[in-house]
Amino acid sequence: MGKISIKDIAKQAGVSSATVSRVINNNGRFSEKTREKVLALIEEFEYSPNIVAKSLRTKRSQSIGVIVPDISNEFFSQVTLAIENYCFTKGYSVFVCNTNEDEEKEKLYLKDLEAKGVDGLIYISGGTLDILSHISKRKIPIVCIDRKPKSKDVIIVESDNYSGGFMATEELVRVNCKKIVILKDYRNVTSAMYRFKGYRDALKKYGLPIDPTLVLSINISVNSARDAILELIRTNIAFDGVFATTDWLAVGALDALRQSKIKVPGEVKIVGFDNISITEYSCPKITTINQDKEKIGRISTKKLLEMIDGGPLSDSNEDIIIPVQLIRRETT
Amino acid sequence: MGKISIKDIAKQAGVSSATVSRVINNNGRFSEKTREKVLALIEEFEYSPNIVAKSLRTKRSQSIGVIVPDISNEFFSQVTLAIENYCFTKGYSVFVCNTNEDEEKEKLYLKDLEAKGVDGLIYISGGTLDILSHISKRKIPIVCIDRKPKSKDVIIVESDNYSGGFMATEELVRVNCKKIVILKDYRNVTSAMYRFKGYRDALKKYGLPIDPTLVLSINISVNSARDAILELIRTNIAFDGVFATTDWLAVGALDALRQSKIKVPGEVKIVGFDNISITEYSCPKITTINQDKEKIGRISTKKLLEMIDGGPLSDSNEDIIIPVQLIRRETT
DNA sequence: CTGAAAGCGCTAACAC
DNA sequence: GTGTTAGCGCTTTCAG
Repeated sequence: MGKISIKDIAKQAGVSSATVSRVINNNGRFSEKTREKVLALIEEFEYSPNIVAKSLRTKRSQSIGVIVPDISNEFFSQVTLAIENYCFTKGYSVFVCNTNEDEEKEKLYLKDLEAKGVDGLIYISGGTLDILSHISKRKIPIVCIDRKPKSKDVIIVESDNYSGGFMATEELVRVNCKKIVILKDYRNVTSAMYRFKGYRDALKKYGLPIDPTLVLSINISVNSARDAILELIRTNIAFDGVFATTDWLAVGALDALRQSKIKVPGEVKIVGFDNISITEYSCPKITTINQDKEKIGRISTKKLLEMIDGGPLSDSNEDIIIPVQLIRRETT
Repeated sequence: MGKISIKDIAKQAGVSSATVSRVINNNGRFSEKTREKVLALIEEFEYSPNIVAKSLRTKRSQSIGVIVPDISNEFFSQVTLAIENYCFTKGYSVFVCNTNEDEEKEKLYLKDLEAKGVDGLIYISGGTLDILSHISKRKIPIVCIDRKPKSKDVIIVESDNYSGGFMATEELVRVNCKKIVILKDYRNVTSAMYRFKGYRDALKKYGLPIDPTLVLSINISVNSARDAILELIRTNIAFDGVFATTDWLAVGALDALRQSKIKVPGEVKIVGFDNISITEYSCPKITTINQDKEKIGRISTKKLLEMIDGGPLSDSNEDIIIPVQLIRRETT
């Protein structure tokens, strides 16, 4: 016997499959009596509707795709977790797609997800690919986290990166840093750019010069950060503070400093960004800017689901900015 | 215009949709000439087949589900990453499902994934729920990572937990520990049990007694570990080594010790388990047992896909054991 | 309140 | 080599 279908239930109940469908979806036009009978049968036979068939008919799959650079990075996994949790409460499932920052893979996924009929897409950060032009005409709702596509058909959710960058730098100034290095993504991704802008404006506010030799545009990895700081030390460029635009970069900087026997926070102070758990268990513990990952995930998903079944957009199509907080620990 | 379908392509090409289907799936029985024409049209119209329809017809969705306790835990996210990477190369997508160790949620997901027609399931670790009885008759292939269901219809992939436990304990003995605490999951999950067994056997081998007051069965969290060790200290129970059966537990232990001004590795040594990145950036850096997360994910997926389209099982239905390694760092 | 019938887009017999 | 047809399991007019 293949799996039991709506027809089997209908037959048992002595009604048509249309009626069964109606009670399942609560579409009215059935008597209380049939309802009970059908529901009982469904229970008894442990029937559950074939969603694939349903999707084909309704063009709704009850699933979304999440495109993420690397799920093994805690920031992304936390956001993804929040997305998934919210989706679950609404009966949606989520396809998780790692791109490893590979645009080719990104494109392939885009196509595949569309073919699989996802109802929406959440894009977390990552590259510079112009997504919209790769999504086919028949537009599917998209929300972007930390990435600003050209189009205006897309909702953006992001942390207040500018303020974060400002606060981080300000904290360094507060503890008397005069020569503050910034470690940032070498690509022009929006989040990095805003954090950088915050850094510059904070420096300006406190009358500190912006020294290009202290602006380190690098690969986003522990090793690159370590190497960059090591290089700075080797070439005798003086600095007394580091604003690492992600916590992993802060970890790399810390490592370089320890290796070079430079005291933190004694001689050099550090502020990170993200507030992932490593900052709490490294030593010294890293002062950082908290991103509210749970909220980012939840709000994004909420908006996406609204777009999916609320049609265009409920209210304003404004970007959504999630506040950040300075978490003061031991590196400042 | 709704999305373009196989019929449109067929019409344009002046052939039937069956033929188009054949060339798409390379099922033979078409001329080279039609092939070219069809392919060109597909290109031109950017046609891509509707996988939902295909699934309905073929009972294959080209997607699998991964059920995981908590994706924000690095061990799980690394395994999941490996799964997803392998799947991608085979054209499969993966639904990631967090259960938060909640059996109710697990059951719900099981049902939902089945309804969505996943071709297979990978279960990572977690609870004690008897999955098989919750998967409907029409059995779908399953592989379990670190969890041993009753049935024999399922493939198990797991690290060599026994050896890991043994090696960890042996390392502690090597550095002269005599009173070795073990921090373990209070639930009878298979991985914890094997690690515990390794611990006991190593103790036995070196003629050390097994002291029940040093066997701490706790919740799997940094805080519980910290509290458990703090309590030990408070009650003056002597110990000079800790085998933490996960790295996060090791972090908790380390924290408790630091808080209590007990030197690590001077007075107490620690060995963790998993080898997640925190062990490399905590201080002191944590000696641990490496689990090959990439391999665990890859092998599991490989086996699953074999089950999916190889029918029952290619070769032996044996459990698959992935070797572990001791990574010596600074806590021993 | 209920049923019949069409059809979502695709594949798989089967016939030619 | 190619077309015709039926049907996967469901929802949704439309009639009654």
